[in-house]
Amino acid sequence: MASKVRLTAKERGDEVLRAAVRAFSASGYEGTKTDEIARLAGVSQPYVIRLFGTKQQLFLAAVETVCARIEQIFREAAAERPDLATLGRNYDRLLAEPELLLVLLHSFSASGDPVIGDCVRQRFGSIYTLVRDLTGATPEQTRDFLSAGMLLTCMSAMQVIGPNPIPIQWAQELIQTFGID
Amino acid sequence: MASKVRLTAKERGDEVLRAAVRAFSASGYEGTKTDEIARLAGVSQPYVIRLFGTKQQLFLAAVETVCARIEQIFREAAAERPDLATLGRNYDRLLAEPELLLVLLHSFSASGDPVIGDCVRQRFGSIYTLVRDLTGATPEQTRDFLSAGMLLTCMSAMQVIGPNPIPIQWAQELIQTFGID
DNA sequence: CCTTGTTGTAATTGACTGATAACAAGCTCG
DNA sequence: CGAGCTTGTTATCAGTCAATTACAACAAGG
Repeated sequence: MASKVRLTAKERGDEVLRAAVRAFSASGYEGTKTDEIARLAGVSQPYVIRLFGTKQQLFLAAVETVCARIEQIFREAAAERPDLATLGRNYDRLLAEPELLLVLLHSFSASGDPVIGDCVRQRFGSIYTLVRDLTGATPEQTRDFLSAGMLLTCMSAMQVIGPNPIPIQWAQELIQTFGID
Repeated sequence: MASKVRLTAKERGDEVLRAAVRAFSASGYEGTKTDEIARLAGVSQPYVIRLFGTKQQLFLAAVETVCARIEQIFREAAAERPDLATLGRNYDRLLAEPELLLVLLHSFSASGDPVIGDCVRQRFGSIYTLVRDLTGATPEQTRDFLSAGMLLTCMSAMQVIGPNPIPIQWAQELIQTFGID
């Protein structure tokens, strides 16, 4: 059994973090129980807490890794060709990892908490600046790019896009405007 | 004292609903306690539950009224002039009632719950269809309009726009692209 | 081998929270 | 007035959940 294997705190921490991203993407900050994260990671609930201190710090770590991954995808796309059209064509890579956009959305929702809000403003600003600088786009163009991303993010949360989308008329009409998805 | 006044269940229900919209807009579905809603409405917590059955039904009612209000604002704008530019100029009326966009965002986050998800998909589709039909815009144009709205919604949640915005470089750059706000 | 640090769990706790039940206070109409 | 319906509260419960404590298993180095 894998649960019998002893790992270093760093390795186990990474596994717990991955489980946390999955759990938070499904249920949000308040809605996710540390118990559920522990179950997904195959460890006990108190150990999750000891590895990260508090549930809040674990959420912050999840937001950090998710935003870092989003930036990584944009960087790779820009390496292919540094313009917004190319980055846009790579939106399907974000949709292929639905946890990314979902954790992002839940982080917006949790921004009422001052500590989380500070982190989220920082990270989202970092994504905005990265996109603008990678492509040399104007603020207006970057805004339109991110706007489309936010609509896709909300549609992901509504489960009308992504894996196993719930079919509904208006969503299918919208999806078609994005081209083949 | 106002709390001594007896109202009909309908009137008191409306007051509780208004309190619920405020509370849910600040803390989201899971994060808001029925106790807090009761405090805001000036009634006891059990009475809140009895008026709406469950916290979930109260949240659904809040989503319904918020979406109805958003549609009302769009209808009034379209009466002025039925095109997307005019509706866009009325986005500041949405930002003037930050609860609207915030409850909407929290409703996306809570869409993991099947019952809430059904309601949210229905209501958001209704808004999409309304905007498209009021203006005669194409799906592409309507998508771009709603995309901008979703970015504004996320920025509202991050508290970088709306009343008492937290000043931060990237947000101010983005806000300027929207014109005077 | 045994001591020390690290990985991990079981047991528990104390605070919280949505919901229920029982009861009280008004209003209305015959 | 007083019976019955509506409005509203107090008291309380049963369940949940993040966090703490104490302890166990194991590895590494002297």
